[in-house]
Amino acid sequence: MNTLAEENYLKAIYHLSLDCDNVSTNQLAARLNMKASSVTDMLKKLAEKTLINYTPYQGVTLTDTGEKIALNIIRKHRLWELFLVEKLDFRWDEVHEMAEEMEHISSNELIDRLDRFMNYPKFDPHGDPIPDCNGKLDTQNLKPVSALPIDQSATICGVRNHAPAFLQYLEKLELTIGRKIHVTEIIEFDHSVILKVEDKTVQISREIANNLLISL
Amino acid sequence: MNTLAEENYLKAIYHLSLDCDNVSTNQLAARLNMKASSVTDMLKKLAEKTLINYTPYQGVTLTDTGEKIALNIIRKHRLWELFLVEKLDFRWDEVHEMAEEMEHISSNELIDRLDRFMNYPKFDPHGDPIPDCNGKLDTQNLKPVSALPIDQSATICGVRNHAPAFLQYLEKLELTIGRKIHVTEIIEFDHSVILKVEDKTVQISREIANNLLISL
DNA sequence: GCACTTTTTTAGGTTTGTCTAAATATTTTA
DNA sequence: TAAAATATTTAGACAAACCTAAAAAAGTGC
Repeated sequence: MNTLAEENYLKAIYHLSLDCDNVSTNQLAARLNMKASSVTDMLKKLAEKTLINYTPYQGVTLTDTGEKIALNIIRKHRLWELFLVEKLDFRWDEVHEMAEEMEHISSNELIDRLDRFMNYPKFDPHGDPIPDCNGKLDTQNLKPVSALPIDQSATICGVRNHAPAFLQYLEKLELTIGRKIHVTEIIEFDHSVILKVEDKTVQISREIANNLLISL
Repeated sequence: MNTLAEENYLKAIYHLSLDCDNVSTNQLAARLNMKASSVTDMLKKLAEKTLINYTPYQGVTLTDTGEKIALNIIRKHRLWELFLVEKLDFRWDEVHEMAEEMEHISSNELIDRLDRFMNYPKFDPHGDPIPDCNGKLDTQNLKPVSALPIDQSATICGVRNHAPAFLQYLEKLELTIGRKIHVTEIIEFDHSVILKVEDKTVQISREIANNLLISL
């Protein structure tokens, strides 16, 4: 159907599209650890297959077909991540690389059965929504902890960054998905946030607060 | 570590080695659906990496390292096949192609946990032994049904051929792994075998009898 | 043991997906 | 608005893993 390289490009374009309208060649090159010239080559190929809209120098967007494929890969990635955590007892900071390989297993029947096996979950271990078999996803309206005012309570629902070191740090502070937090103080000088998680008081930097997502 | 193509060659060499001492270029080409010249190229490359013993015109054998890698891929293949049948309810004739992709997921930690998740199974859905994490496998001493004399009882323990059409046919006759059979007659003319499976009488051709394995 | 057949290897070519270096387009800045 | 900086594309090369066609080695039959 599509090659591994093509699938990785579509996925990268999808993710970058969430933050801007047109994804640039350099943005893609940075995300994929490739040279811009290689990206240009592939963009031509994907445009040829009408998976993206590409005008030279103007960046790209996904076509409907391209987006569908991207969402299917993301669906597979997130379902496999959840499988690894739920069934095989991996930690949330360990599963990304494995899922990067598993998301390319082609069978859709397989992934639909995995979905059923896990009881049609809505979210992966990092709180990211899992597209259903039609590519639909539950969009939660999440805010970073850094946007909370003092004395506000909220529930941790996601992370903006999946780096293992970041996830391990959150784990250590018990700042994991589903936990309730309450903001007790915001340090004016550096915008550090002091908050309570289940009776424990912890302090996190603005950087951390920006990357930890909550719903009210 | 190793490329997908390399892994497929090592696996093919392993399987062909079970039937003969030195695997020839043409045997490999036939099994892998490739031209002999392509095989020669890859054999040089694998010899370079000391995964096989290769002398031009003399065929190949696996080195210890090569065999270890082959067994690890077979371990993954068979564990994933069992997962698909046991956990996701696929039929035994549906899982081969999916497992061909899944066997290349690199993480050994993953496969060891999958092994644990399924309670350290010894055999896959076709009765083939699953190598343990050290590459050891339980060898059952299996014979084809065609080797049974009249009036002998036995238990179905494996198949020599994994073609979906063959497996579906066996399924229809209820000639599946674990079933007890009893040979009642052997037709002299074409060596067809008439046997009883759980009170039902069925007749199978010599070809089928050759590919269905039992233990006494 | 020599001709014939079959098997294997060699030589040279193709595609995919990457690269470097150079050229060109766009954007920024002064 | 022109020069400088940055972003993007083009041109040409390379490695992996295939291919076809031709050459060479091995095996076989009389």
